[in-house]
Amino acid sequence: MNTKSEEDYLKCLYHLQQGKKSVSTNEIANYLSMKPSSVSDMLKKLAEKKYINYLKYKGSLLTKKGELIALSIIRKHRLWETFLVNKLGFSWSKVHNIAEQLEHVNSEELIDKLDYFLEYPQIDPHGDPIPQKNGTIAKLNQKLLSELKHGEEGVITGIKKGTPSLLNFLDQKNIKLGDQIQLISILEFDQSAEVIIHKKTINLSEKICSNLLIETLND
Amino acid sequence: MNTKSEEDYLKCLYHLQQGKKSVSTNEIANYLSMKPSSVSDMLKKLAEKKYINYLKYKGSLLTKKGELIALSIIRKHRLWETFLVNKLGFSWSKVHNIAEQLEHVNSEELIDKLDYFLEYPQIDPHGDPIPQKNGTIAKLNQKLLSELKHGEEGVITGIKKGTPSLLNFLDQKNIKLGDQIQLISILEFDQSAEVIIHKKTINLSEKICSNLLIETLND
DNA sequence: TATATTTTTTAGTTGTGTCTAAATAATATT
DNA sequence: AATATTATTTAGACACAACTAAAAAATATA
Repeated sequence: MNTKSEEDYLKCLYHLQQGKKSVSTNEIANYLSMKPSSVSDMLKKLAEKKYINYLKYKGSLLTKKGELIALSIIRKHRLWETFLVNKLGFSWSKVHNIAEQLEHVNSEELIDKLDYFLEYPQIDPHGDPIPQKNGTIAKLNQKLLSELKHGEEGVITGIKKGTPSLLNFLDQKNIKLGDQIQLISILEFDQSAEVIIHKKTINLSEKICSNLLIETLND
Repeated sequence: MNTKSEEDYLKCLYHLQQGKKSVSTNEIANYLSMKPSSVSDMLKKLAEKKYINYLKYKGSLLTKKGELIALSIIRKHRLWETFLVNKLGFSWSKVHNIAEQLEHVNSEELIDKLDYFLEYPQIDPHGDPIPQKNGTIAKLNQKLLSELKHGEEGVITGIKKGTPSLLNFLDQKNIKLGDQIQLISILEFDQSAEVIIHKKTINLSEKICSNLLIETLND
């Protein structure tokens, strides 16, 4: 087993290394609000455990072994966030700190059962993909609701141009960031869309559809 | 905020001090699987924080302040156990270790929302009372099912005389330790009981009722 | 290229919570 | 009551994960 601290470093590495060939000590220190000297110490330890490839003065990258651990922690984090929002009624924006604690609870059976209880969610309330048990993780696309294919679903993660009247409308319909939404069809006539949200079918005008940003899973 | 270790000591003290006028250092060490010297160190710290009254060589007792913290941890522990059994489908006997970890997650809002989600349970799956938010805790009575008043409910916590045929019967009806049960009425005719268990009403013979131990809350 | 600046590492310190070994207090036994 | 035994505390060490300050390497600038 790994300490909470080690897990925090591995998760941080995972986030920082995306699309890069190495992560600098300072970046990590900055991300974790720690001093670079503390980070150096830990990098040495993680390298000894073969969780990272670390070259002095040159930066670090996760090994496959380290990446799998990082993904398992991210999986736990995102499943707990889903639980907090979907089952306990937390708002999207308040769950991060609590999930930071819950992600370190160590029980494979717990996570399996939680996953089942949540009906194997694919995307968390922030629109981020939930890694699978085997370590695979979907890539994300952010699209406009109007660009979705018929039947495609995703999570509302942003608003392109947030005019007060649009925000008002969304508020009135109780549509929030983090809500799951599925496009059923687009009417030829006026480009308005039929969507399923909150388990109900409703119609959204073209103007609304071209202002809602949706995170979808890759095909 | 208190450390996990401090919380473990306070909880341990709470359990050990019931009905006693003082708890010895060795008892604590034994309960927590630690060396008495380590316990001595911690007792000094807890006394400084005014969580316990501690007299060298004489033993310790929680102060009101310490007791309230202990109760809040026990509350979290038992709410999480209830969640694990009632919502995630864990068996009664496997939840302790996981709840030991979850009880240290620090968020008042989380516990309030969990309590609501579980519909404010009074008794956990082991039949122990769940402390309320304000620190009050019900006393327990263990009675035979046949001794309950009409309408009284509790948790099945034991079997008086576990003959194979009784165990078989319970198994077949899927009645387990930790299950909630409510007595509706007892038939004059044969002293058999009508009870609600698993949200269904069933009949149990007098012989069964006088062999099932039920934890109830105090009136 | 030589020097200055920035980044990173090393060396040594600190606080937390454990440990072992030794000393002291309380209790039990002769 | 004196001594032996047991319980408890103190003193000193260690692992962990952070820190500060100083040294060393890498990079940028004149």
